[in-house]
Amino acid sequence: MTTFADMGVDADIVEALASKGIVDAFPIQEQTIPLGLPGQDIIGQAKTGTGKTFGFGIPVVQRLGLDPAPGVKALIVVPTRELAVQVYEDMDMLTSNRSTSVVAIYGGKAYEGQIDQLKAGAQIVVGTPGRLIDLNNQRLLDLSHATEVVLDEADKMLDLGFLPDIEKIFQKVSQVRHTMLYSATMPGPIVALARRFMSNPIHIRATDPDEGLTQANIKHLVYRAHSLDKDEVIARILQAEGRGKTVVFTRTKRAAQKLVDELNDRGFNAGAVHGDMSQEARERSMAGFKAGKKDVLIATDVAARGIDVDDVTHVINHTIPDDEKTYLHRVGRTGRAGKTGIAVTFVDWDDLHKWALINRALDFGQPEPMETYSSSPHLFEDLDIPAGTKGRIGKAPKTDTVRTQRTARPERAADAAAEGTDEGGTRRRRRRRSADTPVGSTFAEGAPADAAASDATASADADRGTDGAGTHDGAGKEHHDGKPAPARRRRRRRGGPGGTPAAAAGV
DNA sequence: AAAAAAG
Repeated sequence: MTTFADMGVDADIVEALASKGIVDAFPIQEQTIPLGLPGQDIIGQAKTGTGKTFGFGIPVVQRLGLDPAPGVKALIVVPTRELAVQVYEDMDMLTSNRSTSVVAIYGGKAYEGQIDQLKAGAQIVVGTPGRLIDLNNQRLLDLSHATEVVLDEADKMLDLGFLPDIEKIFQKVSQVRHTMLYSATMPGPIVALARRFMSNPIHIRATDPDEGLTQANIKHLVYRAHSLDKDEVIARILQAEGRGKTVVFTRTKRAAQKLVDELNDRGFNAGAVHGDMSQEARERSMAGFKAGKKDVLIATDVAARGIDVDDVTHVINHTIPDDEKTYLHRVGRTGRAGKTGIAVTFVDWDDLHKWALINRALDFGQPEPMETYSSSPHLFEDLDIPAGTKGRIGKAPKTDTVRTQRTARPERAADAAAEGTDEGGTRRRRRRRSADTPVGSTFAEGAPADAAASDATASADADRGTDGAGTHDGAGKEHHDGKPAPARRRRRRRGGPGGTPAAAAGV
């Protein structure tokens, strides 16, 4: 493996990285840093969680050199405020052994601090388009000497919603510059468009074209959610042993708010991030989630891209995303830096075509995800859902033992991972599960979407041979007998914070 | 069509 030192990265940067335990370069870094350092324009494409930030961050820092002259010389533009904070932190780390100063410029926050830092001579700016243009209009942000320009999540920055802002920003920065664009997804038309802002860019794809676009270490589970009580299933997933951090995505801000209220009502410590929240509340949620103080983060697609939180073991698509790009970015919140992850997608009746689209675009199907998990009992096995529990999950008050249990879980997960098995608890639950059919009935409607074509009846012989990257692939995993669930429930869940007593019935 | 991004 190539180290950062091998690539000619300055010693103080190498040292900053090493102090965080980062020594070896990931492929995208290995391929782009040697080009970025001498000033080659780059379109860098690599899967989620494989280190794109340092791919551009290191060349930016190193190329600014040690010039103490104040003023903005580098600009990094990102699509969300949370990503601005995160990339700012990475850049701040890379510059920790030199005097180069970094500032984050984004909306929803007081102007004062940001303006002060600009006046103090900040040299690297990381920001979102709106506030960047705002401050530029106010003549408080001079971009004309920005000779290093980066678009992170570049395809997003160049889509219709952002393009006018980006065009404006490219008019303001230095016309003699080094430009780098990075993203996990780079549709052809976007690449063509991107070239307008670059000079002779080289397009680096740090992926084997035969491999597909998704991370091999993410296991994809897809379930048809027709009349499935998704809140209940999600509550159960959250109580599964071996679960680390979990992110749940919804399609709308309202759905996110509703779900976070519901889960908090049930005694979970859930946080939300969506555009109807104050920036302060958004950042509180993110910080709490990163620190492990929250059980789960409920988010709209504002958090789909770039957000890097350690040890996210599960991503749940409460609502299927609209397109394959969003799917790929959402599930990319797990399986980062070579770790394994599980992505669970609920496909509502009206959204079956969306799954077909995503499945085709991402070239799934062989053998994952549909064929491998072709019966609902495997939902229990793969998600390790506690099966014996009666009643509505998570109803306990905040100080209850349920909570203690959840807090204790990460250590157990680590132990289990170290042993390569998920040990006793699983077996116990499994035994109860076979004795206790009622839980199965909860998921009777949760047949996977592929079975829609044939038959919702459980199939006994799903091929588990792919093994993929499951953290929960315990030794001696036996098949469930896959009986068809006894009763189909047709209850319609009435939403609203606080839920209904009916939610407890029949479980 | 939703979400995001200035206030």
